[in-house]
Amino acid sequence: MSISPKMALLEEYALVARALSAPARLMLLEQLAQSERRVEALAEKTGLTVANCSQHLQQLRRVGLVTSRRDGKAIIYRLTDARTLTLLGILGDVAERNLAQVGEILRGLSNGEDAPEPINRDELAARLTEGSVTVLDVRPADEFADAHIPGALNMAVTELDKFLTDLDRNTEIVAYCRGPYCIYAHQAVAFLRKNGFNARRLDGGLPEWREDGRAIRSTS
Amino acid sequence: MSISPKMALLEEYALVARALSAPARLMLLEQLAQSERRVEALAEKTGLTVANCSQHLQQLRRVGLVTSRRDGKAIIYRLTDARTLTLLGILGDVAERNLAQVGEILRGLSNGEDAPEPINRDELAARLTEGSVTVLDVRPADEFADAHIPGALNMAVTELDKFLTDLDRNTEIVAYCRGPYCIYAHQAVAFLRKNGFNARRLDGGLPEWREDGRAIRSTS
DNA sequence: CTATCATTCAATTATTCGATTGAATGATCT
DNA sequence: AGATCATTCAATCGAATAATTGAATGATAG
Repeated sequence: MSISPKMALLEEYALVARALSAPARLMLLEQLAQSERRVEALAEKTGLTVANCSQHLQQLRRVGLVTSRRDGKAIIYRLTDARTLTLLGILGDVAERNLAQVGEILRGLSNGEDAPEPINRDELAARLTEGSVTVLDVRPADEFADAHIPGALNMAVTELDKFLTDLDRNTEIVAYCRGPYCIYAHQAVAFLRKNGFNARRLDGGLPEWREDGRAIRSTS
Repeated sequence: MSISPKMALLEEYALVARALSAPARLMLLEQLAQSERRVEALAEKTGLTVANCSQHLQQLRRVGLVTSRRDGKAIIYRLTDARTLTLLGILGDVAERNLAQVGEILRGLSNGEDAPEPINRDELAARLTEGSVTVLDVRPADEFADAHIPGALNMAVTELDKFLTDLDRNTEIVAYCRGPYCIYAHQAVAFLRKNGFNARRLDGGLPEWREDGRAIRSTS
């Protein structure tokens, strides 16, 4: 062998890390964590051109993070493996813990107010069966339509102000979005609290909830 | 703000991933997972020049993965956070699962023989108290001297052939090394089995054992 | 069989990264 | 206070990467 197996292994691991080292690809993975999608849909969601999006997807495929299949005229991409979700989550954790910049950005989302600790998924599941909580899915309507936590209301964070009158001020609100890289729930909670609601974030988004093996309401 | 907070966040996460995207830096992190070290020691262990090593360490420091302090004339680096261990472990998992190349390299270490499933750390801990197992630390002697699993014998994989007569053929052998990126234990197990011993790998290396909160024999 | 259309390829440009060299820094120790 | 020595900086080169554009592919649908 020309190089040692040790170096060969490390280079493979480094390839996976490199695949995660572009913001565009992290965005794509976040989207694919919601549900499988065609290239065009991914391009639209992420604001990338279709060609650029395709290139990034192929880099992700080269290291096995995503897989594709054909459905009619479209090529549908999906995450190969749920473990990728864990990897992304911990990457976020490490970044949040080690990079001061990240903490500042997250605090900025709350306009300087102290955000309450997020509620964990076990606790939310228990509260849901009691009916003692309002669950708010603040993702765009099409993603909500794809799949959501049973019983959740859909109010996209961009239009939350129009829905405020529909919300009960006496019930605690739990907002969730796409997962650890998504800031919608942060923004929603900040907005709701400024308007006098008792709101918290869910720890993790829909993909994590699904990965726990919990029930999902979905169209397919 | 010039760019959206969402993009700003993703760029930070991507920075962390990029820091993990060079084999040299993964090697450094593996070393630092054993114990804190000075730049010169790291350079020697990894085969990098001191200057090059220093550069890589600074990239790791920039994203908060390592921290340094001064001790006498030396600058000592260490992992900032044990969570980095988890991140590295899952990165390896994902790579092993998704990249065919990785599986081939790992199989190549066993010379085509089927390697048995590794033993997990809980089980090893139980077997250790029973005394029904020989634990073999196959890392270099200096790393063993730094810290090791109590009761383990040290036989560096490179010199394992000289020690074969010291090993009991009737007791199961469990070999461990630096962790998921280290191939010493793979090699040792393959060699031992070829020579008629009943040997298995430990799942995870010394850093993972320590991270579980288990006892360590160490010099300091 | 052919037209269509989503996706991919190819080629370019600008940028970034890694290794290397030798010099500079700066805290320690005498 | 000054010598020493581990570490870091600065500058360079070669290589690799990301975004962009327009053209090519190739499977489906009619």
